[in-house]
Amino acid sequence: MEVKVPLGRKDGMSRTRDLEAQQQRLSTATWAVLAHDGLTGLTVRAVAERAGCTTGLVMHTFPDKRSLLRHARDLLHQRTAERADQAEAAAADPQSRLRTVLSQAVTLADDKRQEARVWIAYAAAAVADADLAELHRKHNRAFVARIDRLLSDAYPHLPDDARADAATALVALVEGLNTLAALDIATYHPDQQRRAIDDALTRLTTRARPTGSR
Amino acid sequence: MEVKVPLGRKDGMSRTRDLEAQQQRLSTATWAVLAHDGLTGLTVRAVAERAGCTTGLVMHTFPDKRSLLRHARDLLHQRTAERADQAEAAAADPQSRLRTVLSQAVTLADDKRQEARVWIAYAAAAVADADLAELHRKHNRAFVARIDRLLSDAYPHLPDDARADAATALVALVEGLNTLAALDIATYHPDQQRRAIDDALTRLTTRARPTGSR
DNA sequence: CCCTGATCGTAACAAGCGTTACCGTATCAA
DNA sequence: TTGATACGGTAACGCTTGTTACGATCAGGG
Repeated sequence: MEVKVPLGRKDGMSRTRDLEAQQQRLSTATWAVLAHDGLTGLTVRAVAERAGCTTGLVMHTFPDKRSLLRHARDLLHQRTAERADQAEAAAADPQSRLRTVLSQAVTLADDKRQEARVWIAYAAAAVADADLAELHRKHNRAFVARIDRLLSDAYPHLPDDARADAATALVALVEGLNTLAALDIATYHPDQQRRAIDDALTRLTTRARPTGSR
Repeated sequence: MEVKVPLGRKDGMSRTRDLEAQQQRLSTATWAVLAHDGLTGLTVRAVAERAGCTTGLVMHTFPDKRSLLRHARDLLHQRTAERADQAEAAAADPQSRLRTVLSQAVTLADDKRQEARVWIAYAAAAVADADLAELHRKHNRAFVARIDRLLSDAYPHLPDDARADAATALVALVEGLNTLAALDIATYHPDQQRRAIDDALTRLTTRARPTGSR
């Protein structure tokens, strides 16, 4: 009964396969399918084909399709957070940290445009799936919290309420740019997006003048 | 041959039914299904049930499901544009016109939150449907053009390029607020949204100060 | 008053879906 | 080497999908 296993592996469990690696592979395939064929095109067979395996492996790796979707959503969040961390670490001063994190979150390159398509598909799926909606909120609130923290570092004199408002508004701007650029890159050209972010950041340090001014 | 028909009805055509009214009824049902069950829940049977008819009527009114989706999308655009027109007409001065149009486009009441869910579903469907994507672009560009026009009325001294940037940024902010509020009304509370719009408009008439200022 | 045909419901169709059961195979302990 | 078993592919299941064919019904012109 109490057999010693060579490595840190639970007794009686799988011997050869790497479950986590398989889950990641299938999640990656899920993103590819979502970006290419949309939410309606996301079938277990399509994911299996994209991953180069059969539906059998998919259903042995995840209990059902919804679990696959949730795992893929979670992993996407994780990867996004990692990239944001790296962007933070790479920047020199607090203000450029904020600017860099916002810029990398926005759809500048073509591969990020695909990611925005995946994001839209998840949002649409979350409309009818409470678990996905919960993941969506969790992810987005983490992003808002990150921007809030970067704001307080960059502009320490900003009052708390104004900072909270700025954080949600900046996140809304970023996600709006992503969503719109995903389907109309001509109107929401990368340059356009960059200027939108830069302008929003620049105006953070201004005071309003009377609206009638010329 | 040249029989006189009692009302303005084409010769040789249907005698009793009002095709357009039926299309509108089914499009309304489509919105309801999309808001409640998401894009995945949108089936011909669900639409028929919601409209209180059978799948037969649906398929006699539209050639196929995609046509139903497109008509519903078009009608949504039309209704949205009408509301924006009314908001414009109701406002007194150019600046309040701009503010009113932006505010009514944003998810303040609960029924508009449902509309945002429908919008997300359409965006997700457009990822894999070129025709829907074209409608999406057309609609959104019309909205950008409207904001651009209102901006030029409200702030005539704004340079052309700055005005174009402001228009796309404001639309991105609005759609971002809608998308995020649709799934997290707690974080994106109506008050929060209103402040985000007001701030963005207020800062339009400011000039940047040195970033290090306190 | 009947007859034509427009209108819409009924019911079936093939295709595709998520999911399950089963079986060959490779792998590791003994 | 051998036996047990974890693994993953195959194929089928029942169900739902979009779509089609057909039949009942009813309005309107002759």
